[in-house]
Amino acid sequence: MSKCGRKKYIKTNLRQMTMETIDSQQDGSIPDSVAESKSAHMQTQTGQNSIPTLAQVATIAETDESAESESVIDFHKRREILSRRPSYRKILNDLSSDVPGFPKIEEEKSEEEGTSPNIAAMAVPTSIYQTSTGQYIAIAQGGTIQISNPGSDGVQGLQALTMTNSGAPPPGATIVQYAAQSADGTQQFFVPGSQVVVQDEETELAPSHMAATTGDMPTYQIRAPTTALPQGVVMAASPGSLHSPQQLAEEATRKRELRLMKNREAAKECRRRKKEYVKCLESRVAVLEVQNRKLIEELETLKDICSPKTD
DNA sequence: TAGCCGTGCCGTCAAACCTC
DNA sequence: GAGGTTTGACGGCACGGCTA
Repeated sequence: MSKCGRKKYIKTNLRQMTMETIDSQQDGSIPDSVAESKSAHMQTQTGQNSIPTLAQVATIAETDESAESESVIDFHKRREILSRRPSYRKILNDLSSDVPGFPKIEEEKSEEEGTSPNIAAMAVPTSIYQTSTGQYIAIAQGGTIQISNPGSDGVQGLQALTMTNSGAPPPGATIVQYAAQSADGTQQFFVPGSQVVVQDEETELAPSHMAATTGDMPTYQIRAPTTALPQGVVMAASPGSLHSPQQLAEEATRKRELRLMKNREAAKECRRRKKEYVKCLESRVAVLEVQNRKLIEELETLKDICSPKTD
C-alpha cells in the first residue's frame, strides 16, 4: 500500500470509528455487528494491499460466521449499518435539535432569497458573511454583493461588486459558473446570449480552480461569439441545433465539463461541511466534558454533605 | 541536502441518497 | 423513475518536519 493509501486508510478508519462513536452516543450502545465488522476492517489493514470497500468489509466479516442463516441476517444488518449515513448537515441538525444551543449547519438559501447559496450562512441575522479567507461579504437587498479584504476593519470600506443574483436569468442568457477565490463556492454570472465570457490568457493556462487555490484571481472578458474562442471555452448550443456527430460530441463534452465543474464545486462544499461538522463535534465534546466535570464535582459535594449524617 | 513520512487539499468517479 | 445532490474512495500533488 502506498503511503498515500495508508494515510487515507487510517483516515477512513478514523471516520468510521468516529461515526460509530457518535451513533453509540445517540443509541447508547454499539451493536455487535459493528464491532465485528470493525475488527474485520482492522484486520485487513495489516496484511492487505488494497483497501476494502464497505461491501468487502461486510463480506470479510461474514466469513467468520459459523451459522449460515445467522451470517445472512448479520450480513444484511451490517450492510444497513455500514451503508451510507445521512449527510453531515442532517446529522448535525439532528444533534442540534437534541442539544439546545448546538450550532446548526444552515440550509442553503435558494438564490431568490438573495444570498449566495455557496457562502456559509453563519446564523447571523444580517447579510454579512466572512469567507474562509477572511474576506467579508455583504449582500444588499437589491442583490448587490460587496466584498472587503481582511485587512480592512470589519465591513467598513466595502467595495461594491455589481452583481445581481435574484430572480430568473433573462431569456437566452448563458449561465457562466465562476469559481470564487475561496472554497466557499461558486457564483453565477448571467450573460446575454449574444456574448460569451472568456477567461484571460494569463489565467487560462491554469484552470480556474488552480488559480483559485493559489490566490490568483482569474480575470474574464466578455467577447462577441464571432471571435475565435480560446481553448477551454465551450459554447453552449441548444439541443435542437445539433446535427453532425462532431456537434454531438461537442455537446457531450460540454455536458461532461459542466458535470465535472458542478461536482468539483460540490466536493469543495462537501469538504467544507465536513470540516464544519467535525468542528461542531469537537466543540460538543468540549461542552460535554465540562458538563461531566461539573456533575462529578456536584456528586462529590453531595457525597460530602450526606456523609456526616451516616457517621 | 536528499529521501522519507505525515498531513492537507484537490479533482474525479461511482454509488447512495434526495427531490420532484 | 429520472435527474440532481452528496459523499466515500482513490490517486495525485504540495508542503513541512525529521533523519541519515
